[in-house]
Amino acid sequence: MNEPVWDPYDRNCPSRQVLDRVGDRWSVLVVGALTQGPRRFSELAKTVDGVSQKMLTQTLRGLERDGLVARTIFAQIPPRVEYELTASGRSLSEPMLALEEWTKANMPRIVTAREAYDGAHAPKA
Amino acid sequence: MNEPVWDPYDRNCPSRQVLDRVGDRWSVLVVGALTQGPRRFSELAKTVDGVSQKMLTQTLRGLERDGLVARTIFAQIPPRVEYELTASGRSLSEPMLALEEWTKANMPRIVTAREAYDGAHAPKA
DNA sequence: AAACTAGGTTACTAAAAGAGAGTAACACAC
DNA sequence: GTGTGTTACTCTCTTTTAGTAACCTAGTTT
Repeated sequence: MNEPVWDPYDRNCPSRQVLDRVGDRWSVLVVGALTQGPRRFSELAKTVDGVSQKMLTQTLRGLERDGLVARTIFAQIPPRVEYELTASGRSLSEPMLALEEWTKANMPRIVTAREAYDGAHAPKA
Repeated sequence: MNEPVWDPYDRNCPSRQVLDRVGDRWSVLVVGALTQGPRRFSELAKTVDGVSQKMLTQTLRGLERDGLVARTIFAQIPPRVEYELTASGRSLSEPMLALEEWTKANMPRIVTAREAYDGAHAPKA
């Protein structure tokens, strides 16, 4: 069995596209929000502050296409659509939450570094 | 001591910007490449297939500003510039490599899911 | 003296994201 | 039975961002 070697450093490898989406600002936040359990479209829009309807739709479609999120339509009259993580999506949420946690834990260091950098690089004496 | 609560789900929280960069296509690849050790600009450009000089410069400047990458200039005549991870950068590389590993490990599932999705959503009968 | 080197910067263009109005489909109030 | 409200989009338009390619520096080789 020839097991293909996935290499995201090669721009033509399919894994590059996957890494691109996995490392996408909205994907990280949407998957993070869905770790709390199933959510409907409007709930996600509210949780992920600043996301436009267009980008939320697009992100969810992409995640659905990759089998990370399941979409359930309830035939009701104001429409009701629920999104939830699949098993794949749940396994992805681990490294994604790790990123989120790293960010929160390292904010003080980063803020300090930014101030130092900006002070040194824009003296504008 | 009032410890601020960082919330990347709030679009105005500074942690949002950091998560944006941390979850950036080029940042993930550049940091991944630098886990192998210090690299010069041209080496990174070659390793991270498809990145333009502009985006590589921009990504490295951003990482440098956040204190994740250190930039060393050697005053030579063709110039020589080396980049390497700082301690912060090395701690970030853990969740980032986890993402990369997850991607590689889950490619078969994703490829299958994509084919199923595309087959179902573009029958073009 | 023309060409090459490494690590950029600049100008221009193409692609993507954001903003905001519009749509469907029916339930309910009036 | 006309009007309003609801949800999950979709379309159009404008602004941002990314990509492409040419240019720059300045000493070194041909």
